[in-house]
Amino acid sequence: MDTKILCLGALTMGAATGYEIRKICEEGPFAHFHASSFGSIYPALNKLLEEGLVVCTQHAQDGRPDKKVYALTEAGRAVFLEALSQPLAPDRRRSEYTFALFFGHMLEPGRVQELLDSYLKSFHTRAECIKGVDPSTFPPGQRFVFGFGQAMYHAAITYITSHRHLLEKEP
Amino acid sequence: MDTKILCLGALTMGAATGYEIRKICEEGPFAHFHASSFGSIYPALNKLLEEGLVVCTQHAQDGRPDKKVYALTEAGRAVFLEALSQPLAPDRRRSEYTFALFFGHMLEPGRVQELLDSYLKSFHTRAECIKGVDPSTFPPGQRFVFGFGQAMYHAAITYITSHRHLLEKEP
DNA sequence: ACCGGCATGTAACGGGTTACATGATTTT
DNA sequence: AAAATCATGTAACCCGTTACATGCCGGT
Repeated sequence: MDTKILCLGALTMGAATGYEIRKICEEGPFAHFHASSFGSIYPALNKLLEEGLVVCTQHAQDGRPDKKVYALTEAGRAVFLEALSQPLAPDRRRSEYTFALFFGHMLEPGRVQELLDSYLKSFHTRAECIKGVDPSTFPPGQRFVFGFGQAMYHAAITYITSHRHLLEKEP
Repeated sequence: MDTKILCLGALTMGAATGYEIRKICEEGPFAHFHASSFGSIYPALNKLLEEGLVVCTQHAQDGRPDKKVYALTEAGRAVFLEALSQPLAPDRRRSEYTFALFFGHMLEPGRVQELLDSYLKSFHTRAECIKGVDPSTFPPGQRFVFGFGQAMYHAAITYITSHRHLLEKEP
């Protein structure tokens, strides 16, 4: 499940530019489960174009590079659906925060608090980010996933708040 | 926070072979937040050895490669603690399941059920895996992290179980 | 005046996974 | 008899991030 499939997925929601797809991946919904950046998105779109899985209409703009709006072709949609019917890789998570907290007893108390505070803040930020969307306009899959993300962030906040004392010994 | 730091962290819990470190990373505690495999662990250990951050005592075995037991040096411990005091990267998650479910309305109902079932199963398996450890023997950081993992897996199971109907329309 | 947003793309670099290579012993 | 476990390591490959390159427009 690489960046190409990611782009095809983004395009099922409507035509978009590479710039817009990057926003979906870095700030929008995909940020929560499949982040991706410029360096991989632009090349992926060009490859998809070569393969005929997307088409591109160019819109001239003054003073800026042409805006290239990509849209899914029938072949592209087929490839996307095919990819979703393949066996899926298990979830992968990489958390430097969890890693550091695992060794909390070796750190200075101030550092532990710092970590807990900024970790909590990151979950709050992400939860906020989801709250901003109006769920009624989305298909059920997307509603399910947004709710899932929110549930996870909530659970993290609740756990950290109620168990941080395990790591913080007061003086 | 690369594989080298990961290995140093593993070695703070006691001397170990590359093989044992891999187990910690693929089946043990680190699997939940920082998986890593042979191909990165062995080279990392060799680099650490060159840099004097670990030492290695070789134990001859018959019929097998020598067992190389690595242990942390003072310098290694210092580098590890230094790494934990650096700014940490935000959590990164990659979930093909979530991605696929996001497009649930485009999939066959059977496939959606399949996905939900195996996703649930994966969380159950992971939660089980944590339950197997006796928390009383661990330092607070590790207890905190185990509890955190369990809380997250629980939250996932609860959410999916109670919201899967959003994606499953009965006939 | 300066910063952030729009808009595209390339190149270098780093990092990790996968597969390959070897082989005995224990469990099923 | 086959498969899993112990035990190490290398090499090729894939992929993605980061930095670089360019440049205008609108807001502060």
